[in-house]
Formats: sequence, structure tokens, C-alpha cells
Amino acid sequence: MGAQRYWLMKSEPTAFSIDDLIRAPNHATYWDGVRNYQARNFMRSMAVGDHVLFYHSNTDPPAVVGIAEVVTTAYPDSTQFDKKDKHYDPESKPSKPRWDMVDIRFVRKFVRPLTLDELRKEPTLKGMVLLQKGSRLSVQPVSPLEWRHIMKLAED
DNA sequence: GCCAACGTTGGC
DNA sequence: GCCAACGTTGGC
Repeated sequence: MGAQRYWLMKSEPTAFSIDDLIRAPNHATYWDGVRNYQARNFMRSMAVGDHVLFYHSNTDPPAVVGIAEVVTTAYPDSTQFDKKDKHYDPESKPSKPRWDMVDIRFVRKFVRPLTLDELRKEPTLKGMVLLQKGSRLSVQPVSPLEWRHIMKLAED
């Protein structure tokens, strides 16, 4: 199998929305706060240039709202060492950081959000990690087939 | 706001 | 190593 090139990353729009990404300097940001090992490992396997579906979670309606791209490989998430940060991890040592982040940059916003409901109706997307029962991974792989299908949906 | 599903922690 | 308790995620 070739390298994984497509991903999906979740964000609560009240915390950080795709419009926040558009407004950010260079339309880019660091993706901090991931505190799940599986999600972290996916970030560690990202390469510069990989493409990312930007997903709004915990909102009405939850939806894929656009595309970003990976602009750095994984590096230590500084918030893990910041006592005042919500994501502070007292167990993590600067000599051996536990949590990583990547930088992503805005690519485009869909003319309309592709809602979770709509995605569920697509047989091609049945296997998407996002659509699996109980799936909560905030960083997850997307297959080339799923990616292409979502790009088609986004054209309409 | 509710709560099911999941991941992590810690007592044993 | 098991598993109950707990905290979190995120759809609804």
C-alpha cells in the first residue's frame, strides 16, 4: 500500500472554524490539543502536501466544510507543557514529548457544507471512519475513493 | 442537555 | 491482566 495522503480533522466551530483558518496568518494554523494516541499516530504519519477534510463537529449540522493541506510534519505540541493550558499533560516530559501537532493551511471552502446526514446516504462512503458507529477519532484517514467521491459531492 | 460509545486510569 | 469507575466526545 502507498502512503496515506488523505485525512479528515474535526474541529468544533465554536473553538476553531474553517473561517478562523481563513482569517489566520498565511491561512495556516497549528493543530494543537490532540490527546488521543491513535489520532496522534495518524498525525505522525502525515506528510507535507497531504490533503485534509475540515470537519465541523458538535454543531448543527455537523459537516465537512472544506479542504486544508498539511504544511509541516508532526512536531511537539507546546500546549502539553503549559500548566495554564486546558491540554496540559503533567506526565509529558520536554525530553520525551508525548503529544504532537502538525500545521495545516486553508485550501478551499465548499460552496455548501456536506452534512453528516448527506454523507451517510452515499453508499460509496459507507466505510468512512467518520461514519462508523461510535467513531470519535478527531484525526482519521480517508481513502482515495472516499476523497474523490466527496470532491464530486462538493462540486454540486 | 442527554447519553451512548469510547479511551484511560487505577485498585485488586 | 481484569474490569469498574471516570472523563470525554459528539450526535441528537
